[in-house]
Amino acid sequence: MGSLRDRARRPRRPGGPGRRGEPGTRARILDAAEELFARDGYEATPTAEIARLADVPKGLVFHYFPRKIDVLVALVDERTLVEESPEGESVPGDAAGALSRLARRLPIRASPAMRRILFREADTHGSVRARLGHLNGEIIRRARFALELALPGARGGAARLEVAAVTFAAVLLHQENLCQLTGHHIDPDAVAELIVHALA
Amino acid sequence: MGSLRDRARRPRRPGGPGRRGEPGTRARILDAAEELFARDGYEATPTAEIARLADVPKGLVFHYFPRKIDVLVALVDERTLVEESPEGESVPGDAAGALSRLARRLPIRASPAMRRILFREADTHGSVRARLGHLNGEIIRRARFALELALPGARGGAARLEVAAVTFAAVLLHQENLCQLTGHHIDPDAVAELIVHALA
Amino acid sequence: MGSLRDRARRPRRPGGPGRRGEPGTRARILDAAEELFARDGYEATPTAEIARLADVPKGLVFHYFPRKIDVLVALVDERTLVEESPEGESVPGDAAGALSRLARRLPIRASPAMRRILFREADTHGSVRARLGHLNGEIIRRARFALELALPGARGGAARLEVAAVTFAAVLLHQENLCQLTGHHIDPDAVAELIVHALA
Amino acid sequence: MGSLRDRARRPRRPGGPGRRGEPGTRARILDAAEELFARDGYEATPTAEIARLADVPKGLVFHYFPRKIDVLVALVDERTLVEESPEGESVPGDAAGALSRLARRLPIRASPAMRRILFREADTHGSVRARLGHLNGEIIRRARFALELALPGARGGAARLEVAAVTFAAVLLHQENLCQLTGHHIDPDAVAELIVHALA
DNA sequence: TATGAATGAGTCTTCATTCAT
DNA sequence: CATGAATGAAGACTCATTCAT
Repeated sequence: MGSLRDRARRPRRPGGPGRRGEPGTRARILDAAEELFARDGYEATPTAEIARLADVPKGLVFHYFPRKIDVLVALVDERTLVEESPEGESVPGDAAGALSRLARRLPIRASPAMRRILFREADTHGSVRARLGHLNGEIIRRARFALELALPGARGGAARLEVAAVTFAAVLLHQENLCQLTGHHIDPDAVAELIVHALA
Repeated sequence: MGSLRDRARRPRRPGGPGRRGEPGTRARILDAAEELFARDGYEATPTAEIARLADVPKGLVFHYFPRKIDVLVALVDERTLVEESPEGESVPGDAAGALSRLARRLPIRASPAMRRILFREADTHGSVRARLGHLNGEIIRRARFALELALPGARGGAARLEVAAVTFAAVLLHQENLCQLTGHHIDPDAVAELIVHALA
Repeated sequence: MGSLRDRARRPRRPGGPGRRGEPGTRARILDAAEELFARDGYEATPTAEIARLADVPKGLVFHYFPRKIDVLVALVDERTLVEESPEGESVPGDAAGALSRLARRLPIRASPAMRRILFREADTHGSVRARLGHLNGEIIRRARFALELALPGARGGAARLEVAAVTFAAVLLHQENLCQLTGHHIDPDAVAELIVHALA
Repeated sequence: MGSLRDRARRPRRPGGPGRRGEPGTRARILDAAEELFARDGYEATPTAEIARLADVPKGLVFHYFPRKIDVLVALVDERTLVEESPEGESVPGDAAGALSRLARRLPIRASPAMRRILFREADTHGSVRARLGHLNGEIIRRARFALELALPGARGGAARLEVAAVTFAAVLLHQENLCQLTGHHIDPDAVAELIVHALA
């Protein structure tokens, strides 16, 4: 671990992004927090550890984020962008393909680490929960839209179509979340095909 | 002594103060831990709080559970019983009904609190994760069995049937876990019907 | 100051008051706090310093007093006893003598250090302020009682007598408080005589 | 940057942003400190809070006052003017009136806030203590002078007159200081009358 | 077994002060 | 002069764990 005080401070390149007001300092703190929260969880990550990994003094973390929770909130606010349905992305007539594409690219712009954080801290912190709920809603909306477009007169009507959309969203989120823990894997394409069969 | 909050000690049944092996001491500790872990999370629950709610002295918790983590492990070991598939529970011919019954009674004997704990602490503690994986596997097995029994010659064969089982398990676990957070609700019966349609 | 960790812990005499549950531990903490609060003020005294002077580990302070302010409150509650007027202490006919006696022994059982604390922390902490107000009231009551007893028909009546009592109380408290700071000294006996003259 | 609470910067008068030596910057810092020290105490007031209330950047406080204590010292030095006895203010023959006037206007030019600061921080900081002592001395001097002028041949001689002056000063300072805390009120006019009676 | 005082490493947070720009 | 990011020593308080009784 090294004795105290001999932490080799990464030399800041003068004139580069390593000087005062360095635009990357705050980002480095968030980078570190993202990595650590994802690996160890929010509660189990000391702010001092964040500072160490970000290579900034302990106090600076609190300069940017007055309380520890603010780091988490900033992370969720700034690094998980739930993409609002950009319509017209689906091609009429190919429901299974549209669902597959949705599975392959969830409407969330976030690193794998941020996704872990989103799922893990959801039930302890309101703002994280809200973001996750938003994501879930967006996935459902897109799945529903894809199915409506491809299967206009699906048997069972709107109700069954809604169930199909919700089911697909559940599978996708379950895969992102618990499958990584339980070791079970799901092939979203197969699920997409199954669902389309049910509606066709 | 007065400086600490007085704790209204629940009067011990006459017959001896804290009789030898008083039945229930250990159980009361687990009761308290279950409630607190579910509400606040494992990390955020101090052992002292467990002792207080259980109405036992702090030191006694460590008599029964040398380390804090042992409380969680005991909880998972003793209070989440994944029921191994008792075969023959399904009635041939009614796949949707069998899935509905599975949804209504997951093959896990555990309080709602224990279920929360199982999901929330899964990625921090191996033994919890293993139990959750076990549960997932069992649900899949039962769903598969129900479908096999009811739809012997399902179109698409064993592969599609497996996908259906896995999908149904995902929906059930997703409902237990994230639905409570995101506020979205799923009707398992409708999903069961959807899936059966896909295979019929 | 000595390197860390070599603090010569005063050896606890086994069998004496130095064993577990030692009745003096809490008292030693209060002793230390009393000395330090009086010398440096409440805000300027770290809890760690209290622990050091009391020769107990830092954490133990918080075992007895969950928050730092509780130490101050306990000190005021337990170590400043305002003595309720024990009547019949005054001898009719000797007002000046009674006031002198009051000056010589204020109706408060507290060390000089506690008195300093009482005055210094009064305006920051409600419970201290209340105690000081109580003391002030008691002094006034006694002074009034002494004057009533000795000068039944004082000219000016009850109103002037009240003014005299309040004035005397002011002098006594001022002497306890600011005189120590400003370096001015007051002879309470002379003030007593002055007041009696005014009423005679 | 957004993570810190936005501070509504009072718009600087057009004519240059923060003009050179903008009159008032230093004064605004002292204004803010005066308000905060009086309300919360010196120790409990962070310099950052002073800067915020003064609406100046944190670093600027240290430009004008290299150390925090210098703010307090400047406040006491510049905002508490103990008025040296301007003689001849008293009218011979009316001692009680002179004392009353003294009570109504203490020989100190300072806001109520500064008076609080003077009393509260007296025993922690030498320069404050000195100023308070000076004030006390001046009050005594004036009271003595008023009494001498009005009661040339007071019974009891110079000694008793001195006691009277000191008593009156004690009452005035006690009223300024502790009476505000204990809730007891004193009517200085009545005390003045009492004292004059004692000497008449 | 039972008890709660004892222990001290660790955690979040605050804050005076510096200093490059 | 002006600015606010940077610094790190302290501070209050927490808490798992031990242990004498």
